Amino acid sequence: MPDFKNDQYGTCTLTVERACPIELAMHVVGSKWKGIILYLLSHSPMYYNAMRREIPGITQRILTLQLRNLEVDGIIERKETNDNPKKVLYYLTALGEDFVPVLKSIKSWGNAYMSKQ
Amino acid sequence: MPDFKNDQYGTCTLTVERACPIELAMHVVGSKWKGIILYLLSHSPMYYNAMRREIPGITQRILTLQLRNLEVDGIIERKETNDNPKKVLYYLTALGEDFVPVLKSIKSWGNAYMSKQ
DNA sequence: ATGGGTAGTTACAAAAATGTGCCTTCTTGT
DNA sequence: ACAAGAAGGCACATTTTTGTAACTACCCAT
Repeated sequence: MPDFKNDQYGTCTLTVERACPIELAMHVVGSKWKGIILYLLSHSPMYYNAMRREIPGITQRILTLQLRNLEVDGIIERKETNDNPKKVLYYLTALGEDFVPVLKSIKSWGNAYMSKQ
Repeated sequence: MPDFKNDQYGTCTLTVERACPIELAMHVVGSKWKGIILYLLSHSPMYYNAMRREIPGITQRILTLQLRNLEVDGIIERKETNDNPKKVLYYLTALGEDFVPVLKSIKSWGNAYMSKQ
């Protein structure tokens, strides 16, 4: 068994319940929509309906669901403005910002992948 | 709408059917087991049953399924040896190797994430 | 008072991913 | 002859994720 505790990647116990950082990260961001949502937010904070318009095909239910998940997981934050009517702004937390370079490398790999098909 | 065709990340059309590199990449590698499988293979090629032993909780059916998917997607290759009894070696393709740094950044983010919980 | 924008919710349905348990075929070692 | 390792396959069940359609409530401008 390779040494998951002390190799160049850091720690990976492979024990269940998200004790493996890769499995955990995949769980936190690896869904159909979260990548795109985080990508949008990596450019700037956004209001709910703006995001909805930017993501073709997503429904309100799913968008709200994903946003809630990301919020609970500490990747984004949700802030209601004092405007009338009230608006809701979503933006990355520090943890979310840390994920941006990861997203960037995922994206460039995805592009390379596409160009080889 | 942000310019997905020409920003610092490259191309992201956001049109369906995996025309978005992030969505595509997530689809190719973002499942419960693929991250771990690729992580193992990033260290060295491996035989089927060896992988099975290394991944606690995975079943034969699921492992085979994931390996087939990764193979079809061009991330890994499958090679039967001439041994008796026949063994099957799995290893990363060039595309798979390209994914290793991505995996590495995902992993280090995952570790940071875990330490903040 | 009507339409349109804000940000959702609800009940239900379908699809996708993962899991369970057992069976197979080949081969080598005892 | 029999067990055990290698690499799966098959039928079925469950869980998780996504989707559909309609509905709410608030506010603003015409």
